[in-house]
Amino acid sequence: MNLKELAQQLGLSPTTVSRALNGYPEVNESTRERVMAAAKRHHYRPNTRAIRLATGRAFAIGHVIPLATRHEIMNPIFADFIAGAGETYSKNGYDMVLSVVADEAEHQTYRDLKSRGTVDGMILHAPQMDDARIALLTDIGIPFVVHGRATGAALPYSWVDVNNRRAFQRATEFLLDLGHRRIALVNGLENMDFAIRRRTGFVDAMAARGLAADPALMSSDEMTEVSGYRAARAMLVQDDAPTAFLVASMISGMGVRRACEERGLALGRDVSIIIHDDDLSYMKNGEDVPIFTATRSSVREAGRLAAEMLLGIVADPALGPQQRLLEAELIIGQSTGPAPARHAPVLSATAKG
Amino acid sequence: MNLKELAQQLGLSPTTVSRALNGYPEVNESTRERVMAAAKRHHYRPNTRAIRLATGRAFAIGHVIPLATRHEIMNPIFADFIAGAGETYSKNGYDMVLSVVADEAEHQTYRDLKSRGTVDGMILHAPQMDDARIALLTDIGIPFVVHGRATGAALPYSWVDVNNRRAFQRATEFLLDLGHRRIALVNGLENMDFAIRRRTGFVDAMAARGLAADPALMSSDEMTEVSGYRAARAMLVQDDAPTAFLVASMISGMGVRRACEERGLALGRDVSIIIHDDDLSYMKNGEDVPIFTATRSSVREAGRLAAEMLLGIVADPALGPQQRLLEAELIIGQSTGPAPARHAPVLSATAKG
DNA sequence: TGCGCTATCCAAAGCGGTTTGAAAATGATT
DNA sequence: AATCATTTTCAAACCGCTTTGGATAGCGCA
Repeated sequence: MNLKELAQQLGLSPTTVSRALNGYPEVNESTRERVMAAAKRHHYRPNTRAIRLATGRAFAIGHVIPLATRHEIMNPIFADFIAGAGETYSKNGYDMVLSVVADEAEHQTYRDLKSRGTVDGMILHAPQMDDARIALLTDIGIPFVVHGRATGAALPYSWVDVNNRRAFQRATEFLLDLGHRRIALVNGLENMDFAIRRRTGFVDAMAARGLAADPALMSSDEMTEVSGYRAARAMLVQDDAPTAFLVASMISGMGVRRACEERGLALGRDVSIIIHDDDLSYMKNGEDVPIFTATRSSVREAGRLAAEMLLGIVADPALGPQQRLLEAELIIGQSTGPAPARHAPVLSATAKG
Repeated sequence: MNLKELAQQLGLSPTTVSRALNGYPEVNESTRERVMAAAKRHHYRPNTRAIRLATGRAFAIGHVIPLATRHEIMNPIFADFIAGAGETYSKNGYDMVLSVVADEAEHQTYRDLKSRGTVDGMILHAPQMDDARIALLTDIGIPFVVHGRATGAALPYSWVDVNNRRAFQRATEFLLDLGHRRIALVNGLENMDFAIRRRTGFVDAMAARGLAADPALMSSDEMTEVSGYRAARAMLVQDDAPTAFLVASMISGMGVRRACEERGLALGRDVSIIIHDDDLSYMKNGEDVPIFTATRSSVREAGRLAAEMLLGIVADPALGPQQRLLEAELIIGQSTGPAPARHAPVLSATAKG
């Protein structure tokens, strides 16, 4: 059943039916009701393809997922983010189109998505330092919102991000207040912008107490269980092993925990761990009592917000670049406690400074 | 730059240009080259929306993700599956459209996707026992492939699935051969079809050795870390605690491990764990040496295969229902070992039977 | 030279909607 | 009753491509 047929059934012109259905004012209310009723009765759904061609709009938002080497992105965080964004899209009658492409084809994919008119806007994932894609998308001239920020970007652009620096700064302060001095940072890949900011927060907080972050206690890798395990294990065998870990994600945190338990260290007593918790639906950080002390920020919520922001810009491109900085919550769990006694002398010595 | 403009530039009709670009034979080779060159020079990309309307095809595949209550699906497995499927789609010039919808709107979403012509086919996720969606999609008359199977489905349909029954049967036999008798099953939600099959495999393998599966050692819940932890902890405090666990996923396996370690049980010595490993990219089961002994089957590969199957059916609907059963590999890791000595008498007694 | 074939190209009709510009119907006003 | 403004409806153009049904030209062969 299409518009023309429906119009014929009703003895009306397609024009009128179209207008009645789309809520235009220039149609008699009684006619509109008749049309609406008939549409419902015949289960009429306007053809998306036709609407898209006629209006010149795609009613779709694109997400590009680079494959291969930099597979950091096809991670659980991403799944929750698009779940959040997807909610917003369906609520607004938009489709979400995902392009999974080889790394080297990413730029071309953005160009095509625009020039073929497949989408009205895009979300940019996993920005890195000096990310070239921002200039690219700006150049292409398609509305976009970045999930995260890109240190070094010259142009203004729209983004939704967590205050990663502040989150890790606060987490570090929390550990320092507990008396920890040998604090390790198990970070994500440091070409990722969020990882850079987290490190800055960590280093700054240390510096504020007159402590230098020990490079031997800073690792940077993909946020998998295994890499967390390996980083922690390597640090724990050192002479002056860390008493606390700051970890980039729940998953790598589990690897860190494994390494600690393997050495017989009890969490919250012998060693402390703070993770960043993206509040993933299938990877809850405990329920009533959090497993890990954590800096928490829902990535799903970030997805929702980014999508809303983008739809706003698509609807009115004149809005210009918008930003939204989300603060992470510091959740106290069972994985942190005072620095173990054996470090007490070091602690008091340092505390003087 | 559109077709008409390009044609004008070349002094040709749109018809000829279209044909030249699409490889039709009724165009002079030299003309075709001229057209191709001009198209490249002007970065011409045919408008997707127009192609779709003109051909009546969507060149897109839909994946519907139910939200809310049954959020089992927006899990890491799903992320890897769509990554695999997405690869296939891009390779074939198809888009992937994801619909994130509230549970109760799921059926209507399928209907709309079809009647509005947004997609040419769909992938059905997370089938349950007697899943009504199979009848629905059959009724709607759109090509679809199920990721998994639905016990009790009356009609034939296309699917790609892992042999879950066999995988868990073999895993159980492996544990039995190691002398374990008190084996626990930490399963996924048992309204999910895969969970039912896994339980069957477990129960059957036990029965084949004359052992009854103890209901107190079978749990069924979402596959999160926390639920794995809780299930295992509850079982470990029982009088006749299990010496081995069969766990539905890597993530819940990590919860089980936590519960074991909490009780001071060493993996592979005091207690054994076998998990099902979906071979997720960011959740590798170790690298050279697997952490867990596991039944492994790449869900990403399943995504690729399902997508290929679906595109095949879309291209030629006459093909009819197709099936693909993948066998899981049994990977021996460090989490399994002979049943602990204290059970030796039980073991020898049982071994006689 | 003329006819039939094939190779090559084109005009025009869709695809199923939206939207513009105008016509018809209605109501208000004088 | 005639006129004008407003509602309400419609015919037709358009979105950018594909595809059908010719038309034209070039060629081989009688």
